[in-house]
Amino acid sequence: MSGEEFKTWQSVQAEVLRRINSRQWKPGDFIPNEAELSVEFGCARATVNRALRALADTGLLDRRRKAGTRVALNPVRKATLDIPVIRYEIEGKGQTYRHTVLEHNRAVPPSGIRARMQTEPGVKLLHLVTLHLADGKPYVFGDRWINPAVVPGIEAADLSAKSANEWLVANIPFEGGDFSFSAMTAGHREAEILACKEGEGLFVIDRSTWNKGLVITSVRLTFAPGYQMHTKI
Amino acid sequence: MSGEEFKTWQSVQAEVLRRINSRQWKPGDFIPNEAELSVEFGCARATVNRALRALADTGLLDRRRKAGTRVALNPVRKATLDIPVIRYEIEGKGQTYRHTVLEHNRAVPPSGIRARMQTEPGVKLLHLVTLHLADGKPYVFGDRWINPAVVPGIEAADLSAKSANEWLVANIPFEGGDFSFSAMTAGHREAEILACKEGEGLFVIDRSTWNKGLVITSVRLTFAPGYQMHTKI
DNA sequence: TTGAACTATAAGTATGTACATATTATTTTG
DNA sequence: CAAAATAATATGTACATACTTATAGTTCAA
Repeated sequence: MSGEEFKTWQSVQAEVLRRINSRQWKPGDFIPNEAELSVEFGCARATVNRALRALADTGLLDRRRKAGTRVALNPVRKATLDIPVIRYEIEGKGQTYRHTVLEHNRAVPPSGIRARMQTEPGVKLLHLVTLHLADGKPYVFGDRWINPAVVPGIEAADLSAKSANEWLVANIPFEGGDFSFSAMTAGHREAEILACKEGEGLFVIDRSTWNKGLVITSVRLTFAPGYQMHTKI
Repeated sequence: MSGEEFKTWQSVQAEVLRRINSRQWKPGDFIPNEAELSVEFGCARATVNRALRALADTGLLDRRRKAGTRVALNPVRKATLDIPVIRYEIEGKGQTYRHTVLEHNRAVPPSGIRARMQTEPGVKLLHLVTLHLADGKPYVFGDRWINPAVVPGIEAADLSAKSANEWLVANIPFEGGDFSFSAMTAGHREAEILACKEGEGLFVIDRSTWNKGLVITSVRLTFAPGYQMHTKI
């Protein structure tokens, strides 16, 4: 029992997890410091550090300098989910991908979009509505606004070959984005585009992407009924 | 230019990011290996490793032994989202939290739940339907099934004081869970419970939690209209 | 010509040491 | 006695080195 050694950070992590799960270390408890654990586990402190850091990343431990490491009181665990590129998602299911551009123009965006994209009133943006189909059936449609002032070359791009998303990903670097996930009720327009019934619940992803503080594009993806996003902890 | 040194893993990461964003390293490109970068950056290979590993974790780089490191072709970036504990989420908005138990019984689950929970046909499970309210207004309701064979003590627990979720989190260790996010259309039951209109689109989270390969609980959270989950990259 | 064995390579990991940094605890000082 | 200076401490990081592991690429054999 006392002679057991944990030489890899994964095995250290597993042992720490075991102690947490077995309630040997309870939520809120301080656990021994890295130096002590490294002695007990018969490994280097760096190995313990790696294991504990990984657990802190998942939200299971709280760590603070000088204070020490404690088991998180509320395991608000962080799930990581892959933001799908629609084409790959569809092709990954063995279905054939196709998309059609329903609208492609320049227009003054509604106020909600204007706020998201931080543009002045009256400024026209590129507006694209694209329907993505899986095996010919509507899968999701994207209502996208692009700020051409931030995206050189987009005016000249052929967005019928590649989708706007693919073109942007391939040509414009970006720093980050924010996402929101929600549900909406299909109105007349959504029902028509997605070939579903009015009043059906639809899964919606809103995404804004920025670079150097400027919003490149803002898009709302409205999925056909039945869509699910999956993730594991 | 050539004399610049990057001594911390954060600065190495920033420089790598800069090169990716500036298209010096394009999607699909192999980047120099760790040893070469450590020479160029004037730091240890471990420092480069730390930086690149972090970027690989976010999905921006693909790394494989022997093959090397390349800029991800499709930045299927991984968003991390915090799975909320409903009470804290509501209280975090400055609203008062309250919950009521609508159903509390033992019953044979429908086949979908049975499949998720890997139980035999005919086996009864604990079934709990709980409505969570924010400032007295319906916020979300949970339709939960618990396998009492896996959860000792649940029968005796007082689930009116703490919600089932809080009780489980506090008393039963768990290894992991899987989540799915989707939308549904409010039927008669949902409309009644959440005080919304029939036919409204509702945001839904399905979650299963397991330990030692056994499914502890499976819950569907159905949120009142307007709910959003947010995350950033 | 397929496939099995081998080899070289790049990432992955472990370790001892050293120093940095944040933060708590203690002591000194006004 | 409160505020400021100081010490103590646990995590955080860097580095040189050494060894491990997965695997792409090559060679060899059936």
